[in-house]
Amino acid sequence: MDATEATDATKRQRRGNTRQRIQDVALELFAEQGYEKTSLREIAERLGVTKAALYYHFKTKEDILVGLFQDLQRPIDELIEWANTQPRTLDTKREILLRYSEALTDAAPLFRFMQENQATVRELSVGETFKDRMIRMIDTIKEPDAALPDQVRCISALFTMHAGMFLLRDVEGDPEDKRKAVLEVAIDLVTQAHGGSRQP
Amino acid sequence: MDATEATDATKRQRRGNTRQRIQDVALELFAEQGYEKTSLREIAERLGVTKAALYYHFKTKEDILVGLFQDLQRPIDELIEWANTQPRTLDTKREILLRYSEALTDAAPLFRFMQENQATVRELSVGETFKDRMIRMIDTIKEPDAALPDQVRCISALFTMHAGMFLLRDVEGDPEDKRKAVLEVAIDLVTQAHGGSRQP
Amino acid sequence: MDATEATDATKRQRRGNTRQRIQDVALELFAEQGYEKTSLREIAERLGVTKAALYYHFKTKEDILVGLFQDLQRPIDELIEWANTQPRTLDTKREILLRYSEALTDAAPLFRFMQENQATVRELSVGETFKDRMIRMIDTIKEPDAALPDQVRCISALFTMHAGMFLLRDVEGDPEDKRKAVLEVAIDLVTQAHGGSRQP
Amino acid sequence: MDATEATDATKRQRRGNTRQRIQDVALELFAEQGYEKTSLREIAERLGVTKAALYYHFKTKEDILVGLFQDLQRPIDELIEWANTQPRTLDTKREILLRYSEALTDAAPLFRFMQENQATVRELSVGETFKDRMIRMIDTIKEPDAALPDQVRCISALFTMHAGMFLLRDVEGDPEDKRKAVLEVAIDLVTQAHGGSRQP
DNA sequence: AATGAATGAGGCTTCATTCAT
DNA sequence: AATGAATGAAGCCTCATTCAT
Repeated sequence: MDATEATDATKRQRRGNTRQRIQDVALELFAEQGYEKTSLREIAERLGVTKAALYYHFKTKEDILVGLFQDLQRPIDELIEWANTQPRTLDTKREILLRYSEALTDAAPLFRFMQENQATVRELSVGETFKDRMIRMIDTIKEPDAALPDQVRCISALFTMHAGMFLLRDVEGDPEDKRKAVLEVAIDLVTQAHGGSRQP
Repeated sequence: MDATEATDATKRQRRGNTRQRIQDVALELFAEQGYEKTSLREIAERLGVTKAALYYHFKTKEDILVGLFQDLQRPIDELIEWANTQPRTLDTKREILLRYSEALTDAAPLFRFMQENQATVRELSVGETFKDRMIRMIDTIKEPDAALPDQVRCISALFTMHAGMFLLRDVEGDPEDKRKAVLEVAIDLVTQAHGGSRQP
Repeated sequence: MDATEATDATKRQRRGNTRQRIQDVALELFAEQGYEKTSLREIAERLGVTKAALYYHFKTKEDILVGLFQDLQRPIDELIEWANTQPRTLDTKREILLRYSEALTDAAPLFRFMQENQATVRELSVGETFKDRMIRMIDTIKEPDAALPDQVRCISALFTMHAGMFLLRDVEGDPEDKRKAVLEVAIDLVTQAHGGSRQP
Repeated sequence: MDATEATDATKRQRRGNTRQRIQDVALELFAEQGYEKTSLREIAERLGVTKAALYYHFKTKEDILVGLFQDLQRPIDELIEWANTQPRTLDTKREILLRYSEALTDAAPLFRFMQENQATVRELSVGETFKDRMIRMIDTIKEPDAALPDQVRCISALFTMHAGMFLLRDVEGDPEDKRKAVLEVAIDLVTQAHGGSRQP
């Protein structure tokens, strides 16, 4: 009976948050091995449930991914919304990048996943959504009439931030320092792009 | 008889270059759909041969990818070698980026593939090889004692070039202009990094 | 409704014993055609299930064989254990052979399989296990200091029992008589081996 | 040119005996891994030729096995023929076993193969041939009116000889001693069978 | 006497998914 | 809220064999 109670306790802990736990494990594995290479069996095994249990919480494998997205794209949507209410000054842009950097840090595994599984994501329903969001993000930091190189700078700034955390993994140094360095470069790029469209 | 000759001509064309044709089709599909999602059946069908024929030319699916790599990394190896014989001046770095841009243009589909399938490639034998090459490339344009932000600039420069072609697909403009714009930004980043390590 | 009941009955019969049924069919086919020549498709078809169903119950093809073994080697393990608690008299040995003969009759198809697929089994994980068991069996009927010919006699006795059932298939006669004849020869061999080590 | 000559020399050595070399390698591999598990690719590779070359010398894979047999069954056919011209005395039987033991030693790998691949061989054309030969061999040492146990003794004698070499691999001792021990047991068995049919 | 290129059949295995319980 | 059992499709790969050269 003690044994039963112990089991019950464990189950109680799990009760109600299985959906969350599935997402956590899925993201972990998707980011680590890629979406295609991660099987539902693997996810289920690591959770100690059956594959069929996953289907109680999600309609398809892709649905798990969609779920992950919906949770994590809200901060970015809010950031874009906020940005669109601000004047398009350099200071605003700096603030956008700063906030974006923070949002990215929170959702790092998901962005790592997006970065490293573009080919897969492109074919998924979630792909368009993500691309849209990127374009709208770029629009908040890019001058509407910017010359090509300045457009590249803005895109590169965002891209550098996305990739930054993973690219620097082999470089020595404190993670927080790295984040700041990445942010500095991104701000630099955007600053140049901002000035560039004024002077010609 | 004409028909026969046509068939003969076709066969003659095919003979001896099937290996090459496999690689061409494979790269096309890998870049388009990703490595995992591309099946050998698909490659074979598009070529009008059997799956087994692929296995005459390549030992495994992964081997096709390795083959693609070996053909296309030589230009980069040569570039790195050349770079290491030059003085590490800003002019040299500009030349490196210029040459790299050209090499990239030639091998665009492969780099698109690497960019979009990092999660997959990471687990493949070819992953390490690629990473090594990137590190050595970065070493040719980075000052040994560069501060973190300048390191980020160099990495970002390379990365921007890799991604440039695809990121700008939605932007209007002549491809050649885009390439130049990307190169300009990359040179800019490296120039800043070069100066950065001199003045402090 | 009868039809429905019949179907239900069939399903009830199947439920819970599919694993057993797989093993039964597999053993039958393995013994008949050999392990390599028996495909999972064949097993599945004869059972009226899909190949994938086999994989729900067994991890690999080899695993089916391992399963067969585990079920059928227990009687022999028990026999060895019992033998090791007895004094090593001739009477004990006679009893060992008698019991072994019975165990063999029960597991005849499996032993036929082992006998006829040695080359295959040797490379399988189950091979070593089987060999070990044989060695331990021989140790129960062999005197520790037996001369070479007496060792041969003991090995031959066991081997004759293994092979007996199949070798005599072309000989006329009642199966029970044959079994007794085989047992008689085996006892004879072991008796000679027993005496052999006492008299010199 | 020197290099060419060296190659020529090697080829000259090989010329004309490729058929033999194929058989040698095939037997080696068949005995080691079994017939089914040995692929023509493996044989060809170990020989340094193409699979297609094998088909120049043999019509099918099975044909290689048949070829091996034809070369090696002649001694046994001769032995049987000789035995049938002798009086069926105990001395004759002893001589038969002695000669058989020698024939076996010469063709050891082939007999090991037969022993360990019975399931496979049974379905091959060569199977019947082999079984026939065994029956005729047994007829040379068995009294026509022998009781069941004496028949078992004769079969066991032959079987013990076949298996002897491999079964004793784990037993310490000189190979020649082992062969003699096996022969001694076989003669013993046949002697008992010979006497057995006289006394009742 | 042997090769290069290819085929068709089939092998084992894994996957996402379903459904009655 | 979850399981046990199963499916159909598809995956990668290997095999024996063929045939023009």
